[in-house]
Amino acid sequence: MSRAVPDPAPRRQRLDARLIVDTALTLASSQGTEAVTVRRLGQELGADATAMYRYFRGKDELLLMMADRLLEMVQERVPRAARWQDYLAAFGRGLVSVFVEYPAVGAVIASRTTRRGSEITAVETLLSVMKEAGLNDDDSVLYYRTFVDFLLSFAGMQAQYALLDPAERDADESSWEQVYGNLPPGQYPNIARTAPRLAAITSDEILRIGLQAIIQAIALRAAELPPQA
Amino acid sequence: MSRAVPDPAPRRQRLDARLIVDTALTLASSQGTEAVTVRRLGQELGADATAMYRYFRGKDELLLMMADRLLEMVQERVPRAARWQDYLAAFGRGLVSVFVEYPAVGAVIASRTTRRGSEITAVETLLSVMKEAGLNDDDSVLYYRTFVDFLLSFAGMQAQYALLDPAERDADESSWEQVYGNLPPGQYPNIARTAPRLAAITSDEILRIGLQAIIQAIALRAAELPPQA
DNA sequence: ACCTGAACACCGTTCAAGT
DNA sequence: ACCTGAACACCGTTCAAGT
Repeated sequence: MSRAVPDPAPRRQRLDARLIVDTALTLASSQGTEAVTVRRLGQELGADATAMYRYFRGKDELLLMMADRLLEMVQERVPRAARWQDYLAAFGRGLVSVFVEYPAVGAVIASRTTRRGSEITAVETLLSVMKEAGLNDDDSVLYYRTFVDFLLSFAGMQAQYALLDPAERDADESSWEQVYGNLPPGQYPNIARTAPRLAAITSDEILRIGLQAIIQAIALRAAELPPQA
Repeated sequence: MSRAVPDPAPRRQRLDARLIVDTALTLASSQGTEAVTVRRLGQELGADATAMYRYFRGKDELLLMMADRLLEMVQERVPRAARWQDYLAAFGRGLVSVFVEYPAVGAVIASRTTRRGSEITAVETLLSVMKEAGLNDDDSVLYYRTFVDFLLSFAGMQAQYALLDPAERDADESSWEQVYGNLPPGQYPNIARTAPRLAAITSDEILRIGLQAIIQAIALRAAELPPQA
């Protein structure tokens, strides 16, 4: 089993920005997470490693376009719902799923603004949802940003975790049993009492509670205000 | 003004793990954010670039020890408060501050477990706060993890943002005025209506609302349960 | 006009060689 | 026993040279 030449320039297509973004996304996807490097991308495209520099200012610009595509996917997957609460919850879960499916993008993009089409439509939609929930303009902005920043952050963290090499991830996971499961109960009574539950909790449960908290906060804030504007 | 030789091995101290972590933290601090690279660290220590490998398995282990020191700083800065709500809010703000002060650590550590002393005492303390708030054991674990995961994620994202080079950060910030301030109101009525507020909102406001939402959720959950266990 | 590939200035890590 | 530094296998990016 030779590991020498990995996929030696299979296809030869006319390059364009769209093809490059698509190819980079397959490299970034969790099945077959090879790092998205300029050299590997060139190889996968059947072109020279530096070919992408005629289509993008640099790797960062490519990354922002990949990120905007992720936001497009989220919106495709999340249908408008009758209740604004259901839409926000579905949006949050969709965002986390997509970020984890393309962890190499998700892990680095939470703090960025793509300034592109899919981001803009997402902002418009989420602002309209806040209005639907009964918030005024100032609160719409405030709670929209809180929702989206905390959700993007959480999704980015999950992506970063998915990107760890398996050995490191195992060490992290087993630490809740190995380290936290064997502390002296005298010194750490609360950890000792809850150790099995600490080891068993999943990120899905945590996301569910986090979404619930923000959605609840929006509803409570809307209830404080005069019924409509 | 020569840029050739930056600080040519100033001091010469006996190396130990503590000194290496301290030196790495000064490199990682936001005043003078030079990247924490193995070579720069060696130079700052007045030692060979590879000297740290006798004290740490690799850069990742060094990073985890730096992260545990960050958690120590957070706990030093946050005094126990009379009301559990105040403690959680102060802890959240302290965590974000420290992560942003050492962005090179904060940006990569949110998804990790340090498995070391300061993390363990933080877990114990936060679990006791959840109990104080009136939660049972299962809910204590659930809401503790929700609080800490969302807060760590948010702090990590703020750190990532602080790490961007200034040109990129400016582009990100001005995009809210340049791009979002100039969209057609017919197609994007909600963005057009709120554009000035969208451009003006700060991360402090967002953090405040996020903390409020989680603290509120804990109080509401505690109120659902039988008064004490 | 379009594309290549050598070269540059970096990374983290290993290991034979020095003291 | 302790430390060094050459070397390895990588990065992203630039630019003179080729077609």
